[in-house]
Amino acid sequence: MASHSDGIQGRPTLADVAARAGVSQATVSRALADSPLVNEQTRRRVWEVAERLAFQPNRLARSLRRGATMAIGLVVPDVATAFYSTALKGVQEVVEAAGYHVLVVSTERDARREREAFASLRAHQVDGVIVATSGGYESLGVPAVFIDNVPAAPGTVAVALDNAAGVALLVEHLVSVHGQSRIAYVGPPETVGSGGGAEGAGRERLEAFRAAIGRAGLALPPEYVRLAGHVDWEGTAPALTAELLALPAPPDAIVAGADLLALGVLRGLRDGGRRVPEDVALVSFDEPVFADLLDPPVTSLDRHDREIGRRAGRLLLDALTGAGPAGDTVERVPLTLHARRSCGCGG
Amino acid sequence: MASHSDGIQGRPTLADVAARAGVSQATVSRALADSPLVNEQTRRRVWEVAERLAFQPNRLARSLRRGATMAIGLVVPDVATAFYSTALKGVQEVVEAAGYHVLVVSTERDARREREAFASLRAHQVDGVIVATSGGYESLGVPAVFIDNVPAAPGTVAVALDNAAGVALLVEHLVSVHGQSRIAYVGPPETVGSGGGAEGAGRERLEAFRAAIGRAGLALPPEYVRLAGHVDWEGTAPALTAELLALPAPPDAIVAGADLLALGVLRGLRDGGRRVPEDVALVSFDEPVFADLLDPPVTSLDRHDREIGRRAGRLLLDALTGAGPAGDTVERVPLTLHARRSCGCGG
DNA sequence: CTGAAAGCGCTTACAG
DNA sequence: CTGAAAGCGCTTACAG
Repeated sequence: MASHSDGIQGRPTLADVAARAGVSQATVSRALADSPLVNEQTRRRVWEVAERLAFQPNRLARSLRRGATMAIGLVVPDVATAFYSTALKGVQEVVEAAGYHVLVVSTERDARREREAFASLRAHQVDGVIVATSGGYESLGVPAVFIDNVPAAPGTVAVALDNAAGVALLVEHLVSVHGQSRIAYVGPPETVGSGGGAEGAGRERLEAFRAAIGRAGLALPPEYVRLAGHVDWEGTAPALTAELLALPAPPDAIVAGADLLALGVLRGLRDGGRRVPEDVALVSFDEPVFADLLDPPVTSLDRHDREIGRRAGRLLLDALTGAGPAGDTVERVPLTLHARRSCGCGG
Repeated sequence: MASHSDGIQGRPTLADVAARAGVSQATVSRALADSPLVNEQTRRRVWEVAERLAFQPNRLARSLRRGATMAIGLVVPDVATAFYSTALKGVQEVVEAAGYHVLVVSTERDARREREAFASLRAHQVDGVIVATSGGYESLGVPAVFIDNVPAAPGTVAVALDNAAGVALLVEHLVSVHGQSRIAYVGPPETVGSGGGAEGAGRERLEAFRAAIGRAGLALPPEYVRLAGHVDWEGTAPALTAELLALPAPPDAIVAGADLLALGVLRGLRDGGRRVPEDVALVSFDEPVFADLLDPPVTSLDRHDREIGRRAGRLLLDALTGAGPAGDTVERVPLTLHARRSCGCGG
């Protein structure tokens, strides 16, 4: 190893490079930063030595000195959910290109773990955060961008799906293409997580559903709306579905407000002996993974997980470099419908 | 905020606590570490002040001084794959309880990104790494635990699925329960990723397949073995399946060596107009997500993603604390078969 | 253009 | 039991 042949023990430091290049640490630091303050010949010599020693600046020391860590935090309810892990990749793609690193913390939708998440990011002194909160949010005094759920607070920067338009697409498809009129809704909870009072995508989708049903001139019996809790959607949706099926006038179509709910509803319909779409049609807000391989393939809105991550990353970088708008920016990602068999389409 | 009422600007430091507690920084440092070297009264006073100021030690400074970051790296080919994101949660569960943090880096199975991953972890000076390599591995001079693929190098610490026993279960089920004799295999590549020459789960599964077919006294025409490349399994498996179907004597059953391959094979069979399991039976090594909701539900080995992460985390902690065996430890996670309709079972 | 020196916020021998 | 001081490895005014 170079470090051995050069008599350096362990990782080479700025001082090692300086000694071998015959200049001061300050000059090495400037040269490696390609500062215009340093002579071209000196710069080249320093780079040569640095490369020979495979010198890598110690990030800890640099961060301590600079007061910036070049790390950003990403808080998600559950990294093992396709949406969040894919969004993570979008975030990484954008921020790593700008030299930042991502610290992911998964809260498992637990209030305690959520607090710990923010404490941890604070301790790591991240320069900014991207938050898919399932409830709580605690300012770290650094720029924040929200995804998934958009807090009502002023000054919020966020990127979210166009929930209202998306739900409208689903309902209108059921009504105008398939002539459905008895349409129920199984959706995420109205309030977000444990934070108490926060509102987000769940509320938006529910309101959009009510509005779309209204616009179509259809009746919406209160019992046609079933909302899940904050955890285990896939597990609870079958029971909500069973409740719908047990109604004196059960629905002929169900709109699921999220992919995992759609899978649960599908299971519930199957458990209840209903054929999809013949007995009950099903459409889903988010596309389930491998939607086309399911039985039946599920009609849903196309996903934009990675794109959401990318946009959030860009908004955060803007905020970090002071390039972005000060706040109150909510980017809405437009959605398109992908018709498959579960709604009654040919597929 | 406490910091304001106490006249501190920004984050409180050890010096702030020391000044207010009327002791030296050294004493504060020791008191907060609950060192026995400090007087009980002093200790209490220091804690009181620290809590009043909401003091949190600066990890950067601590790490720089101690030479340990309390961070570990996790290198995976793709965080958005269920296996890796779930394993990540298992790792986090274990190591966060011990005060460590996890830096995740997703290589996208790209040789360049893989090198960058290790460079990045080196720069972050992680205290250890857990590697699900898709090829390369570059020692960082810190303890490493491998998952998924086990390098042949001596001294390796790893946790992996019991590939051999798992494949045997699948083949034996097809043979003894369903009387299949024309069984083909669509599997992961023999060598692992871009590293060149490394061998891993792909090789183990293939060899186990050959051995199991042999033990059953069946013939294995060379053309019954199709291996995928390193990327886009879901996309390439349909073509491999088509090749099998085009054979003069096509197989009656297919063993897929991984979940994404199984989904691709399923698509290929469907594209080829074959009914599953009537025309061609299908079994999968890993269980696909929502395997029970697929058409047909897919027979597969139960997953242990999170458990693998937990075990890897524990092995790494052992190595970090010097408690563990020096090396050459390969934990094998036993697998069980979950029969569903795709193999011909009632399901 | 270059260097000597201070300082980021901790921990830990060393001395008392 | 406690404190003064050094030092982890950088960056950056400050002075030349």
